[in-house]
Amino acid sequence: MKLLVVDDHLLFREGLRHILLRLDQTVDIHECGTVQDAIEIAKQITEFDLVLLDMQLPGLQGLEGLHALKGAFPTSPITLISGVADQRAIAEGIRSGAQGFVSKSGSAEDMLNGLRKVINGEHHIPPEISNSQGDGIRLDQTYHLTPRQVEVLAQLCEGHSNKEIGRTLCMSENTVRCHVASVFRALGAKSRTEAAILAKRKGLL
Amino acid sequence: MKLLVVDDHLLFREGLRHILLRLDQTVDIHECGTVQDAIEIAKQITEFDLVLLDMQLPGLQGLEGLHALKGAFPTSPITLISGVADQRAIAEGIRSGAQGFVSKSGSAEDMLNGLRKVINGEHHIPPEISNSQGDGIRLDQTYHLTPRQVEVLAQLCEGHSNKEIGRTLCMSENTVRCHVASVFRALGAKSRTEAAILAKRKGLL
DNA sequence: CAAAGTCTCGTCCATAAGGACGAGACGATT
DNA sequence: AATCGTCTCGTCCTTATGGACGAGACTTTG
Repeated sequence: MKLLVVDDHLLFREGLRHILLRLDQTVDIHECGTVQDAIEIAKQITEFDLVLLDMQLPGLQGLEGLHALKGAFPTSPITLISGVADQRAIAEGIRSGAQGFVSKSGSAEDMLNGLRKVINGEHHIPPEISNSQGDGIRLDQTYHLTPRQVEVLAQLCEGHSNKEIGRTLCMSENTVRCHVASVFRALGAKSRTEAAILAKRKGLL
Repeated sequence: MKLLVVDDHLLFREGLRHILLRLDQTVDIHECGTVQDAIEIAKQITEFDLVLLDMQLPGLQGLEGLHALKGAFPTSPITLISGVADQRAIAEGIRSGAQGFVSKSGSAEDMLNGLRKVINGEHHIPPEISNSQGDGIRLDQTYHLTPRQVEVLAQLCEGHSNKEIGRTLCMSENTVRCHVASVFRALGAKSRTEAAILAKRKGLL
C-alpha cells in the first residue's frame, strides 16, 4: 500500500509515519513538504492508494493545492488534513474531489479509521463537521452493479475484448455491450481502460 | 549478521533499519550515503552478509557504483534497491554480479523475502521483472521503452484517449498512435486496457 | 562521416468500441 | 394481475482504436 504525505512540517510527518504504520504491515509511505514537490514525485510514481494533504502549506495552498494535486494524481484518493476545522473549506474540498478530511485535533485512532474508509473507496468526514454542514456534502458513493455486470467487468479488467467476453460468458457481443455501457454509467467511466482502473482501485471485484 | 546499507537518504535508511530488524534479532546494520563512503568502510570491515545498494546515488551511481562496490566487497552478496524499476539497468546489474534486486515500490515483506533468499546464497529478482525465465538469471527479455513511450503509457494508464494524450503531451493523435503501437509491441499487449494492466502489474511507471 | 535510434506526422483501412434506441423473456415484488 | 429489475438480443450510427506502411528531422553512437 502506497501513501503520500504532503505536509511542510517534518516533525509532524515523522510522527504521522509511525501512526500510519498501524494502517497496514505493508504500508509504503512517501513524503514531501509542498504540492510542488508532490508534482515532482508524480513523475516517478503516478498513483498512490492514498494522498494526505495538509491544507496549510507554503506555496500552493488550500483548495488551490488540492486542485494541483488532483491533477498530479488523478486516480489517487486525497484526504485533507488541517489543524483548523474550517467547515466551508472542507466542504469545498470535498466538492472539489477530496475523498475525506481528518483533523489534527483528533485522535490517531480516529484518523486511521477515516483513512481506512477512504482507502476502501468511501468518503470520510468527521461527524461533528458533516452534521453542521450536512447539506452540501454528498457521500456514500456506492456502486450498484448486478451480478452479470460484475462478471463482465471482471473480464474487461483482464483486458479482453467484447467479443472475447461474449464467448467466455456465453452471450452475444451485443449483450456484452449493454453490460459494459451499464458499468460505465455506474462507475462514471468514459472508456473501458478507465473502468478497469476504477474497478481495481475501488476493489469492486 | 552484518548488513551494509548504501543509500543517500538518511530518512530512508532509518526506515529501512526498522524493517531490516525483522530479518534477524542479531542483525548488525551499517549505513552510509555514498559508494565512496562504503569503500572507506571496507578498510575496516571487509565482508558483510549482505550489501544493499541504492541505484540512484550522488557520485558513483548505478552500474558504475555497483562495480566499485563489488571491488570493495568481492565476497559479499549485493542487492540493488531502486525506486524506478528500470528493467534494463536491473538486468545489467544482475549480469554484473548483483545477487538480487528489490523495488522501493514493493512491500517490506517482499523485500525481506528477497533479501532472505540472497543471504541464503540464491538470487532474487521480483517476478514482475524477471517475467518468465524460471531458471538462470536470463533477463534478456526486458521491456525497452523510450522516454516518450513511457509518457504515453502513463497517460494511457490514466484511461485517457489518444486524442487526450495528444493534447496533454503536445503531439498529434497520429504520433500518439505510433507510440501506443510501439508500446503494444514492446509489452506484447493486444489492447490498451491490457497494456494498462501490464504496466501497472510490472511497475513500468 | 555513416549508421542507428528516436520522434514526429502523414495516409489508408479494417475492426472495436460506445451510444441510443426498441423489445422479448423471466423472476420477484407489490 | 401488474410492475419492476435484470438479462438477453437486435439495429443504426458515430467515433476510437489499431495495424501497416512511408518519410523527414534530429540526436547519439560507432
